[in-house]
Amino acid sequence: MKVEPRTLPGFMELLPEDQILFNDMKQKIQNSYEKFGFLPLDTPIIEMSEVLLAKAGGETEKQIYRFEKGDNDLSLRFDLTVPLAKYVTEHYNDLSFPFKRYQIGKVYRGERPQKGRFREFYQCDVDIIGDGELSIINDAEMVSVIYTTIKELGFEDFTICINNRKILNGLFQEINQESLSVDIMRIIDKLEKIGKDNVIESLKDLQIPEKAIEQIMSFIQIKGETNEKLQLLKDYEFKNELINEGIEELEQVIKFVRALGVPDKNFKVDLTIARGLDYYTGTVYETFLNDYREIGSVCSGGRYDNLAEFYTDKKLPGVGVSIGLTRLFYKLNELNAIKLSQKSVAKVLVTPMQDEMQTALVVGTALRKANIPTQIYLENKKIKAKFKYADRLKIPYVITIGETEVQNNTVALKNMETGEQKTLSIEDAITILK
RNA sequence: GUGGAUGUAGCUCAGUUGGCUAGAGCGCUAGUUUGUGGCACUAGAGGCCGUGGGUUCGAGUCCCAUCUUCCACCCCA
Repeated sequence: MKVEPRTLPGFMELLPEDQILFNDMKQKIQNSYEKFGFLPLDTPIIEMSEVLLAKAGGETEKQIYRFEKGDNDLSLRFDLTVPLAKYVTEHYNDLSFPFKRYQIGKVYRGERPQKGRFREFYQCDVDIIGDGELSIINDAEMVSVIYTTIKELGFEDFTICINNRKILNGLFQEINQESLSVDIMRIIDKLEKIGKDNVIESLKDLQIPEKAIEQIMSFIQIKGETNEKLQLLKDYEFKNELINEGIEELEQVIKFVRALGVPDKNFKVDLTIARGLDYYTGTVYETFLNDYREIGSVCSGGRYDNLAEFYTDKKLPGVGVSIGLTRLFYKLNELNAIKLSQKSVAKVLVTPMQDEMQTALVVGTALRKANIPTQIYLENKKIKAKFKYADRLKIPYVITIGETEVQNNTVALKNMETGEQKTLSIEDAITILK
């Protein structure tokens, strides 16, 4: 009786062709992050529960994978922000601030898996952490990071929605609903998904007075171009300090975003972007691919006042965003929205005829020395099978080496796409393959 | 955590009011082609019909249980 091989639900396992696509996206994200000078970071997948759960509560605590090994109470990381907080506090004296790091890694959440929702998934985080303070310009640079990264991934038509939580929180102060601010934000965050009427219903369920609901609704639905919206916000002439601070910050961010060359068509002020997470305190972002609106936000994040308050008294404000790569890949792949010209790793397959293996090894090695990813077919199979192998792996070129080639010191190079085949010297073949 | 579905070949599925040896397409293997892949044609392999029990002369089909997986909500990436 054999054991049936199975993969746990909610865990993604790809066939080579898809893995190549996935790795390509991951690589592009990494390249883009490094373009801004973010430093690489890797932290353990397992941490002590005490450390990981220092601030957690509610949902995260329920979803965490937690287990005991001997006397150790351990947990799998459920995001990359908490490990960052730990890391920054731990290595505070060895780091230079502002500390800009990126981290691409797997995180774990023990929730019910469903479509596009995984229990193990990659997050691609970038954050900038300040020591004591951090200029608002970083909030603008983050938009530039998003812009550059999404472009790098091959998309043109996308919108980075920007808001500032201080504006919303200030509004809630104004209407005396501060205690419900997180709940209200979660509801208005869903405006697009569930519609205006359902938002109003949900707000009523929270026992919020009708007048306050009206204020919220009219406020978050302010329309117009970015500059018009900013003007409209200022025209309210709020007395509330927090709102005015938020508006001022938002205006600054927009100003610097433009200076960083992010075109107006790729960002907008959206007062309904609230983010469910409670630790954001200022600027918040969500990014949508306009051709694939149904995917939801592909890159979100925001500004937080204090990264590591559960580990240290030092004040470490930061701003960061994250791409949920696993979900993004899964959904784009499902929609057939990602393509790659190179579908194989090897660029050429060297296939010797029966007695020419020695020469094939020499030729293959020469190709590899010239930095051409090369696979040599080592098994004794029919030539047909060798070509079929190249075809199925989508290797774009095949070099055949037989008796005549060895005699003339040439190779037969075939372009698998056009079907064209030429007899060339090894040097000429290398030139073509480069 | 709440609610709703599902299960037949590697994959997507068909299978009548219960009835012969359980089918199709795709994929896979081999051949047509011993120095050439895709395309075409031909042949072949591949199934405890999720599992256990029940009803029946007879169950892939009906009933019960169980497991599995999926979907939506919640929350999130």
